[in-house]
Amino acid sequence: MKTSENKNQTRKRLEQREADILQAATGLFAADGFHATSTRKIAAATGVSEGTVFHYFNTKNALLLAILDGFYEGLIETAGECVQQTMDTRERLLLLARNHLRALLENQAIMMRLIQVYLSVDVNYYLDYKNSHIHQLNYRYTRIFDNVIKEGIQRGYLDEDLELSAMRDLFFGGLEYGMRTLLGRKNTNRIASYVEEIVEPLWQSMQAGGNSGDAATLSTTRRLEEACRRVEKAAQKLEKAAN
Amino acid sequence: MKTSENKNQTRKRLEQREADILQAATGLFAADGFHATSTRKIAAATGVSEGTVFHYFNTKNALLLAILDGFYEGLIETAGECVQQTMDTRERLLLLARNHLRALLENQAIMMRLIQVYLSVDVNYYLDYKNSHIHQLNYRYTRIFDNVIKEGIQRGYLDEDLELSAMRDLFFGGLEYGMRTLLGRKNTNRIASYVEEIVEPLWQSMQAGGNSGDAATLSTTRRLEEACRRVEKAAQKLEKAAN
Amino acid sequence: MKTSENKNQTRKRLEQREADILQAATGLFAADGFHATSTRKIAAATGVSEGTVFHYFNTKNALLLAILDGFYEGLIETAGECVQQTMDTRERLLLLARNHLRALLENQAIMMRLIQVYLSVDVNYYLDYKNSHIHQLNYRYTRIFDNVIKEGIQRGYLDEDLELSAMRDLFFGGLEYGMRTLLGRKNTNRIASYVEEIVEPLWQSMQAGGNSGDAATLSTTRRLEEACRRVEKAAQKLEKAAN
Amino acid sequence: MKTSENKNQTRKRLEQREADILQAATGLFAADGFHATSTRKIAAATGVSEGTVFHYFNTKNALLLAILDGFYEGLIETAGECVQQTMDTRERLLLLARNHLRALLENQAIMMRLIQVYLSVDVNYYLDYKNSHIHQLNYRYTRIFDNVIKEGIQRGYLDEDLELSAMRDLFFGGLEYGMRTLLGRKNTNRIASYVEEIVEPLWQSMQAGGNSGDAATLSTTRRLEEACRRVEKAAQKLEKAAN
DNA sequence: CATGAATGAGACTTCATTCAT
DNA sequence: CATGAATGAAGTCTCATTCAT
Repeated sequence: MKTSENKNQTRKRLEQREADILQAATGLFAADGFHATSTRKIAAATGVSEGTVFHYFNTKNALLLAILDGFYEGLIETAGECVQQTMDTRERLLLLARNHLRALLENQAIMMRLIQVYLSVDVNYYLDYKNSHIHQLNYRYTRIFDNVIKEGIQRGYLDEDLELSAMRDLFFGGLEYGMRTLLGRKNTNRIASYVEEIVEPLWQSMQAGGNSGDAATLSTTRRLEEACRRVEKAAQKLEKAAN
Repeated sequence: MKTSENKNQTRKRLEQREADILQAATGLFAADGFHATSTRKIAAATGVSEGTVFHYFNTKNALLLAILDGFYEGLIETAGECVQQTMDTRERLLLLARNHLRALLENQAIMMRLIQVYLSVDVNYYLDYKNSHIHQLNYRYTRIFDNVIKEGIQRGYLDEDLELSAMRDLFFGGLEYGMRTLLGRKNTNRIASYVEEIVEPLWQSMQAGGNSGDAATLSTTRRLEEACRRVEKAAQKLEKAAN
Repeated sequence: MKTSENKNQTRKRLEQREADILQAATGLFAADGFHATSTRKIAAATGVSEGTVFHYFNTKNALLLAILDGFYEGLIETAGECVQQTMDTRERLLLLARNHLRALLENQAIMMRLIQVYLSVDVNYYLDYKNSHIHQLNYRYTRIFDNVIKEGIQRGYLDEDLELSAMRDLFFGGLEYGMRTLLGRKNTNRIASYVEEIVEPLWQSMQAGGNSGDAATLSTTRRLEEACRRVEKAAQKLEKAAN
Repeated sequence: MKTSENKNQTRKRLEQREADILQAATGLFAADGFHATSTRKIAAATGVSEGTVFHYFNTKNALLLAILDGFYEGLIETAGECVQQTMDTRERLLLLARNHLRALLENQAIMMRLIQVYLSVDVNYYLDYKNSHIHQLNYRYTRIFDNVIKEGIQRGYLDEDLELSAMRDLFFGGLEYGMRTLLGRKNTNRIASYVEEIVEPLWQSMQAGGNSGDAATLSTTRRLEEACRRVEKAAQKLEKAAN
C-alpha cells in the first residue's frame, strides 16, 4: 500500500518536474531563440541542476522535440474539438483558424520558429522526412483540415475540383505569414476579425460554381451572381409549378 | 592609364572575392543552416583564409545580412520587371508568384529560413523593427504586390472592399508554405501549375461583389446556398407531386 | 554523516582546485605578464582543462581580480598584525615596509604590474573609481599606514603639520620604485637594510619640531641628539686640552 | 639643385609623417592602453594605411620604443635645463620634480604605463637589462638627479652619508605614486604645492643640519656635523701637538 | 534520483605582419 | 614610398554532455 502510494507520489513528482523543465525551456526558447538558450539557463530557470535536465531529456534536441510534440498534441486535440462543434464547413474553418492562431500566440509564436529550426536540421536527412516523428505529427494535424474540406465536398458545399493541397498551403501559410504582423500589434482581439479576413477569401474561392465562359472581362464572381439569379428564377418557376 | 587599369582589375578581383564568399556562405547556410555553419567552413569553401572572410564582412551576422540584402535586391528588381511585362492584373500576380518561387528555389529556399533566423534575432529588439534594414527591404518588396492590387482596384477589376493585408498574407504565406512540399519533390516544372493553384483562388475571391454581410447585399455564396435549398425543396415537392 | 563528510571533502577539493588555478595563474602572470599569458597556458599549468578554468572564474579578468583580491587580503591582514606587534611608531613603519616588500617579492613583484594593468583598464571608467572593488581594497590597505601616522601624531611623536598623503606616496612609492632594482639583485637579505634606508629619511622628516617624549620610549633621533651632545662635550674637552 | 630641394622636401614630409604616427600612437596608447590599441587604429588615426605604419616602424613594439625614446629624450633635455637654471640644490630638486610631473601629466601619465609594459616584457630577458636601450635612457635620466645630490654633498649642503639610491627611489617613486591621485583630480595648479609636499620631507632628511631656519632648533644632523667638524679640528690640533 | 564539476571541441573574432601592386 | 588585401595563428569564451558522488 504504502509503497504503491509512494510510487504514485514519486511518479507524480517526476512528471511535474518534467513538465516544469518543458515549460521553462519553452519560455526561454520563445524569448531568446533555440540556439541562444543554453541548457544551463534552462536548468536555472527550472530550478534544478543541469544534470537533471539531461536526466529527463537525453539531449537538448530531444527537449525541443518534446516541446513540439506537446504543442502538436494540443493542437491536434483542440482542432478535433473544433470540428466536432459544428457541421457547418465555413464555421469549422473559422474555428480551426482561430484555434491555430490562438495556439501560436499563446506560445508567442515560438512554435513557428522552432518548427523552422527543426525542419532546417531535418532537411539534411530528407530521406527520413516521411518517417520523422515531427512530420508525422504535422501530417496528422493538417489531415484534420483536409478532412473538413473533403467532407465539405462530399456534402456538395464545396467545389469538387478544388486543389486541396493549394487550399491547405493558403490556409496555414496565410495564417502563419500574418502572425508576423499580428505579433507586432499584440492586439489579441483583432484575431477574430483577422481570421475572417483570411478564411473568407478561401471560402469564396472554394465554393465556386461553373466558372466557364468568357464574358469578356466578366469576373468570376459576377458570373456567379448571374448564375445565382438564374437559379433563383428557376426555383421560383418550380415553386409556382408545384403549387 | 595603367594605374587606372590596375585599379579596375583590383576592384574587380575584390568584388569577385566578395561574391565568392557570399556564394559559398549561401550554399553552406542552405545546406546546414546558419548556426551549424562555422566561419571556418565558409572560409574553406571559398578557398580563402578565415581572416579574409572577416576582412570582407566584419561579422558572421553581417555576412548573413549581406546575403539577405542581395536576395531582396534581386527579388525587388525582378518583381518590378514582372509588373512591367503586362497590364493584366491576374497575369501580373502569376508572374510575381512564379518569380517568388523561382528565387526561393534557386537558393534552395534557404532565404525563408535565413529570414526567419534574422527575424528571430530581431524580434527581441522590436522597437527597431520599422527601422531595421531587412524589414525595409521586406517592405519595399511587398509593396510591389500591394501596388498591383491597388491598381487592379482602381481599374475596376478588383473588389474595392477587399482586405489588402489579408490577401498579401495569403499570397506570400501560401507560396512559402507550399515551398516545403515543393522542395521535397524538386520538381521544378511543377512550379507553373502550382503557382496557378495558389493564385487562382485568390484571384476569384478578390473579384467578387459586396460581401459586407448586410441583408441587402447578401453574399453571393449565401444567396446561392439559399437558392439551392429552395431548388431542393421545389424538387422534393415535384417529386411528391410526381408520385 | 557520510554525506556531510563527502560534502566537506568535495568542498575542500574545490577550494584546492581554485587555489591551484590562482597559483598557476599568478606564476604565469608574473613570468610572462597578463596579456602574454593565455587561458590555455593557465589551464595547462594547473593541470586542468581550459573549460575548468572558466568554470571557476567567469573571465580572465575575473581571475586577475581574484588574484589581486587575495593579495590585498593577505597584505591587509599581515599589515594589521605588524601594527599590533609594537606601539613604537618607527618600528611599526619598518615592519609595514618589510611586510610590503616581502609580499611583493613573494609574488615576484607581479602585483605591482597587475595592479597597474587593472588600473589602466579602470582609468577609462573613472566614475566608478571610488566604488571599484580593487580600489576599496587599496584604500583599506593604505588606511593602515595612515592610522599609524595619525596615532604617532596624537601621541606627540610626530609633527602634527606633516602632509599625510605626501608621506603615504613617498612610503609606498619609494618602496615600489625600489623594487625594480631589488628584483634584479634577488638579494632578499638586503631587504632589511633597504627598508631602513627608505624609512629612515621619512622618519626624520616627520618628527620635525618639539616632540619631547618620555625617556623610556626615547626615539632614535632623541638618542642621536643625546649622542650628539656627548660628542660635543668631548670635542670641547679636546679643544681645551689641545690649547 | 632641384633634386636636392626635392630630397629636402621629401625628407621633411617623411619626418612629418613619422611624427604624425608617433603622435597618434601616443594618444591612442594613452587613451586605451598598449594592448587595446591595434595597428589598424593607429593607421586610421594617423590617416595613413596600415602598411605605412610598418614602413616607418618595423614592429608595434618598435613604435612603443620610439615613443618612450622621445619621451625620455625630452625628459632628459628639460631636466638638464632645470639643473642649469639654478645652483641651489633644493630649488633644483623642486624644478626636477615639477618637470617630471609635468611631462607625465602632459602625456596623461601614459608613460608610466608604457614603461611598466615595456619593463614587463623586458623582465623576461633580464640578462639584457643593462644593455637595453630603454634602461640606458632611464639610467641617463636618473643620473641627472643623482648628480644634483652628489653636487649638494660636495658643496657641503647635504649629508654625505645619505643613501643616494634610497633618495632616488623616494623621489621618483613618491612622485609617480602620487600621480594616481593627481590624475583623478586633474587639478594642475595643485602640482606646484604637491611637488613641495613631496620634496620637502626629502630635503629635510637629506640635510645634515636644521632647515627650520631658527638657530635654536638646529637640526640634529646639522649639530652632529658641526660636532664632527670640531672633533676633527681637535684631532688635527692634537696631532700637531703630538708632533 | 539528483547534483554540478569537469570536459574539450569548437565558435567567432582580432591582430601584427607581409607583400604584390 | 604607399597601399590595403590577405594571412593564419592565437585568443577568449561557450556549450552540450558525462560521470563520480
